[in-house]
Amino acid sequence: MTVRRRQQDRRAATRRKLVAAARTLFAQKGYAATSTPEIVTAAGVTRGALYHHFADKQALFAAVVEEEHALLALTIHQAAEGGEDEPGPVKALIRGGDGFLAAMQDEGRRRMLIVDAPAVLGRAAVDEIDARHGLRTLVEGVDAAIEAGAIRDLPTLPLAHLLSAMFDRAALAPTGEVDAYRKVMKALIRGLRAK
Amino acid sequence: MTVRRRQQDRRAATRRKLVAAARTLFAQKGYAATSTPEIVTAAGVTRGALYHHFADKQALFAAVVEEEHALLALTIHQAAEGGEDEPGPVKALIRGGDGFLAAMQDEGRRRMLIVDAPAVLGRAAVDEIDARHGLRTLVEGVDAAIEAGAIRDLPTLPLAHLLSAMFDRAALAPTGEVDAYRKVMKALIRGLRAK
DNA sequence: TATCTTACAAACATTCAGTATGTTTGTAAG
DNA sequence: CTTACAAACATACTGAATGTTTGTAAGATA
Repeated sequence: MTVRRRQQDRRAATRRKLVAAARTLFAQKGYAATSTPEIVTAAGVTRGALYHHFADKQALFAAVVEEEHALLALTIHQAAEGGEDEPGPVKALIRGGDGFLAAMQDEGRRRMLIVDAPAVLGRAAVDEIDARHGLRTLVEGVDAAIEAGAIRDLPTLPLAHLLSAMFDRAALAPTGEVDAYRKVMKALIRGLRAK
Repeated sequence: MTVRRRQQDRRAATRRKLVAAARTLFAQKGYAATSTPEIVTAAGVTRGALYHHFADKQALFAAVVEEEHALLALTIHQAAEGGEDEPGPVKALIRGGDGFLAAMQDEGRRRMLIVDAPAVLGRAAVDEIDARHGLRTLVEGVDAAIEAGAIRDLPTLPLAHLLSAMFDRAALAPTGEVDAYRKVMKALIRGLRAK
């Protein structure tokens, strides 16, 4: 009740430093090639602090991934707000996808979220995280499109997952080719229009 | 020139033992959780042999992945030969996909090829391997379909990559839901038909 | 047969993850 | 203000794992 502020602040501060340093290093060199001594040095604390705040290296990575997913979702959401012309549900899907691809132009982000996370945390755990962020909005978008009769009536979740998989791969494409991928994905989505 | 047989045989034999033992363990427990002492014990050799044949643990894993990809391609090819009724190019794509999904019902294979390989070897290396096996036939199939005017004219390689990404994700779906994924993918591919 | 190379085995050095223990800082009560 | 305690760290230690180096025996070559 009383001012237990100082301590909480301190705690939150070192936690932030740890996550920030970890995010930088994981993004640069990948999970396996990043050691905990390295992380704590960059964060300006000791390994004691790390293991006080997180159960193990994986838990720290999970925290980073969680935060990164949240940031990503935020960025996409902001991008989607851009054109306030209330687009049709299919257009909205495509626009959201473009936002995703734009937000994924960060090499480190790609590495952490798409390449490392499934191997380190397991697909199930990653799916759970994704379900709370990016995938959730995708599912809503797909649902809206089906509801509006804009695309064929298909199982929502599998479709969303497949679209998500395509977006992931497109994000990993060589920088110059991303646009070709975008075009193909547009065609694939357009092909879903209800006849 | 002369009979250098004995030595080559010996070399090949221990190499096979190493790759076989590694494949079993990597499939069961994943790359990170499998130690080299474990592998060589299972193979009945010492770590000296391992590091004589492979530069490091990654190189051994790469050999396993390479072999697994070749096996996978073989299995799919055999499955595709099944119906000798010369299907149309779109049907051939779908049939090939079904063969892939069937061949991917092995948990260890999924883990190694889809989850671990990109993280351990990097996406670029995995793409190179894939380009020599599964992806190559996919590209040919897509090319044939476009050539025949069965589907819209789109950049071949990106389309093949996107399809591959969807098949990968479908393979990772909970066992019971794989069929729903198949249906959706069929719809997506059918949506590509030239109008 | 003598020499040289290949294929391995065994011992070694380094590093790292996780744990256990110690110390400091803050907080609440008497 | 001081005592008592708990939370937030820091330091020291342990076991294991990777890659390297050195040693050795079997086969190939001259």
